[in-house]
Amino acid sequence: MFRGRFEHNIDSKGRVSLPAKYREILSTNFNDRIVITNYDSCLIAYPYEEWISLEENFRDYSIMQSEVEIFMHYFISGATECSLDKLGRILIPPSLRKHAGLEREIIFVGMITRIQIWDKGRWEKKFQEAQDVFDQIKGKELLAKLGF
Amino acid sequence: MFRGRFEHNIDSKGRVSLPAKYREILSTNFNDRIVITNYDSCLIAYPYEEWISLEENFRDYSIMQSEVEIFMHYFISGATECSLDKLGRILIPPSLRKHAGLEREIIFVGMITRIQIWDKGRWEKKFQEAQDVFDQIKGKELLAKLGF
DNA sequence: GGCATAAAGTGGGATAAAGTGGGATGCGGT
DNA sequence: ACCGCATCCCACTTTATCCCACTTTATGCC
Repeated sequence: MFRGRFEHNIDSKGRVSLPAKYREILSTNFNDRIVITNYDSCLIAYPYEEWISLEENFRDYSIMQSEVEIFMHYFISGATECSLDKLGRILIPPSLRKHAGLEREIIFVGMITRIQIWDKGRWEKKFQEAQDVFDQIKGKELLAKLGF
Repeated sequence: MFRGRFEHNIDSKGRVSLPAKYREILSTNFNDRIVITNYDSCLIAYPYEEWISLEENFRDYSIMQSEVEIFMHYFISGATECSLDKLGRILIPPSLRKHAGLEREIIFVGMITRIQIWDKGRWEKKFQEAQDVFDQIKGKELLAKLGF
């Protein structure tokens, strides 16, 4: 599954190559298709099949339920299938690029079942925060539960 | 199904091209016909067949039930079939355009089984609200139910 | 270690597709 | 007939996709 971080560059046409390790996972376990959407101050990429199963959960809800509508507005409205070109690059649509503040240097972050995509600057801040918080919760229950 | 958001422009004749991705879904899964009606401060577009099945739900209700009448006045009365021209554009009738405040820059918002159509300014406000709400409900039940 | 080879990532030109704009045509209503 | 409006058709601009070449990094072998 997805792990590790990789720093890549977006070129002038908005393309960026997906890390080879992720590509391999996508082609062996999934169907080489990914869906990307906005999340917090970064983006999340799902293997297509995983995304579809999330989407299925929404079919049965009426958008008249405002919570569901809000959720759709946030999550579904961003979701875009980004196909890989022959060299394994994806094209991230402008609206998503803008949302996550992606300019040139971006970081792919493996999150087991999905991939986060960060602007390098934002990521470094986030990582620092994570480290600070981690120092505080070291030795706490949750970590033990997770096997650490 | 419909997902992702797309920014397009209405031209001087009131035409706007439907996003290619939506068009593809319409032509493979449906019959290239859509029905648009007013909803809140935006518009909703349904594949023709989907709309018909909604309409069916009303057949058995008497308009003597005032809630049903209200609903019809609001929802059904706005509904207009908008045909695509050869280049995949639709013509949104003036009354609907006015309802949703559509001037020039509009946003198509995929909502799985239907499409919302927003004025850009209104959408940005709505999206911001959605993001704020989302930040608050992170980790809550609903999200877990929906598979996040 | 250092060289050869392969793989991964980057960049740019050519082509195709999508979106935009406007003139010409045809139809209905007055 | 005339006006308004929708439709059709064509042209242009922008964006996405494909294809090939180059640079850099990783891998294997002596």
